[in-house]
Amino acid sequence: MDEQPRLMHSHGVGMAGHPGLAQHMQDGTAGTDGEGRKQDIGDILQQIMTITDQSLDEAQARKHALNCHRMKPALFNVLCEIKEKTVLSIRGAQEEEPPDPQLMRLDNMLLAEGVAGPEKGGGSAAAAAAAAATGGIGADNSAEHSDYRAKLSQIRQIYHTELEKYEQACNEFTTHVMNLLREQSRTRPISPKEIERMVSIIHRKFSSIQMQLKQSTCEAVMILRSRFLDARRKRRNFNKQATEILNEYFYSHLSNPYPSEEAKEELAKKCSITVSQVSNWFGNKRIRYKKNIGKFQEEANMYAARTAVSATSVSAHGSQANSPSTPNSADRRTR
DNA sequence: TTCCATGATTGCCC
DNA sequence: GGGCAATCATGGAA
Repeated sequence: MDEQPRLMHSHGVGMAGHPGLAQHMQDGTAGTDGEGRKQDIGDILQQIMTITDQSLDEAQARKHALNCHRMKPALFNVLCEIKEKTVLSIRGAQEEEPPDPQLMRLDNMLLAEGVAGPEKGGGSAAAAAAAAATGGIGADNSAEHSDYRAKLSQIRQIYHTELEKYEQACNEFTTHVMNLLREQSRTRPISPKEIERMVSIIHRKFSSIQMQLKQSTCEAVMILRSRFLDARRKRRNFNKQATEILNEYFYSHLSNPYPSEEAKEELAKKCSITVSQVSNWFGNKRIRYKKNIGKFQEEANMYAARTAVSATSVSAHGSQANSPSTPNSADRRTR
């Protein structure tokens, strides 16, 4: 046994101190059998070192012979062990990475926008939020909304197609590499653990490509969203009918032009606008009326007359052309 | 192009 | 949180 280190070093492969092979060599071996196995290892190493000097056919034959050699599994284990303790241990330290926060952000955003995950009923949270915030204006709004949804759905479709492609390519490549490494592990010291590690390296590479896809998808959604919001931000006058309905309510409740939530909802429905738009309209109207009652007097009279005609109780809407009371008035307290 | 009307936003108050 | 007041920004008529 004291010859072993010298023997190993003489072939340029330092194996001293590796219990695997030593153990294998010692198992049930003593005396001449141990010597014989040392010789075997020496032979194998010699053959491996000279294999590149031979012709292809000779090398193939030699490879086959080496594969069948009785000491091959032991040598394989030791070489794997050496590899494990050197190069792979360095790599191993780099593998334990926390989940990428950037990737998490992208995932969350794609999920929130309805691009990733289950498809939300034909639209996205963004579209709904944008519509709620800026208000709908009848058919125009629906048209723009559906346009937004269509574009978002297009982005979603492209994203999923690309993602599928990447996953397929990743799986194909992984299988290919695994087969290659398994094949090579017959002649090279490649342990299952190393194959596993290689698979995770491949997956990391592919996930970085996926991240680029996610990033560009997010950018596309942001551009679409900003365009949509910009379009919605453009002020549009309410249609004539909506203005009439709002004015009618305002002048017929001039003593207390503060519609309740229910009334606002009703008006919003009638005018095909949002409740917040109704609130804005009444806020603006109250102020502008108060600032210039004279200017609005004619309008007030017109609506008062109209209401008087249509209403069954004319007296209820008699002389109401007063300045709007403040929200602190008694009427408001009842709301 | 200008000017007014008007819907939306913002900051403050209660 | 709702309302007021000031202001912004845009539509549309002249």
